[in-house]
Amino acid sequence: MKIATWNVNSLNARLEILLEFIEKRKPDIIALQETKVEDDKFPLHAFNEVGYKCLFKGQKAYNGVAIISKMDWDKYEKNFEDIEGEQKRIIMAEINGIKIINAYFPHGKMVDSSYFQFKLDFIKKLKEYISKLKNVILLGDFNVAPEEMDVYNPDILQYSIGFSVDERNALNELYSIGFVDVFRLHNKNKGEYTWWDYRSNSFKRNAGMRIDHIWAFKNIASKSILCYIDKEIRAKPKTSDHAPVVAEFDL
DNA sequence: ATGGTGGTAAGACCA
Repeated sequence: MKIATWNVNSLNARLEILLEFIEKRKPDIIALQETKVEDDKFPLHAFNEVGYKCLFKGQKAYNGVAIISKMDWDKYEKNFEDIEGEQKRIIMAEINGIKIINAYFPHGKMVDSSYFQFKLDFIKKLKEYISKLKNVILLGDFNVAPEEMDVYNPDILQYSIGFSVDERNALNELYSIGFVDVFRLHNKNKGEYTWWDYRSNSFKRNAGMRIDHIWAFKNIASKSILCYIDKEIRAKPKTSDHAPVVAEFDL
């Protein structure tokens, strides 16, 4: 089973590149974040035509998540209001006994803002929710880089959003309920990022952060074969500021 | 890099 995650930064703006990505990688499941499209405007046909079903939950202009899958789901869950509030950030599909949780964690803006506390609360509530579950793959844009090797300059970024101590501690508590970082399991190199700011020529300088993740519970991660970041997609013109992450499992 | 770029939607707001 091949599963991918990509923060598209607008599904409509990225539809063409996403379809190229699907053609190239042929993933069984794709988790999308920041679709920025309301449900009645979701481009369902584009995916149905190439053999995928869609589960989605969006809103105008901001947020929005979707699961695009070759296989049908046995169950799904869209109601995560206790964790996300009014923002459309979490969606779950249960496929072949595995709970695929696609999450777009809050950005947090600045470490001293009210948005930051919302981010910490979100991570804590998500942990409480998932800790009651079995057979989980959690993937998406977590908006946190876990380790020093996951950012281009840990000294500069240690007080910045996405790498501050409080965020990394919250993320580590979520991780500690039984997850394995599937990318890190298969790749120990530093300088491997999933997001580069559009500004300041960041991609060319590789001034990025690894904030998009595929995490699996240990029993599932033990069946993972490989995991990689598709930088070719980030290198394209008019692309997202995030690169897709792809993992393959022998399930 | 107290700048910079991009998406949405039509002037800010979010990232």
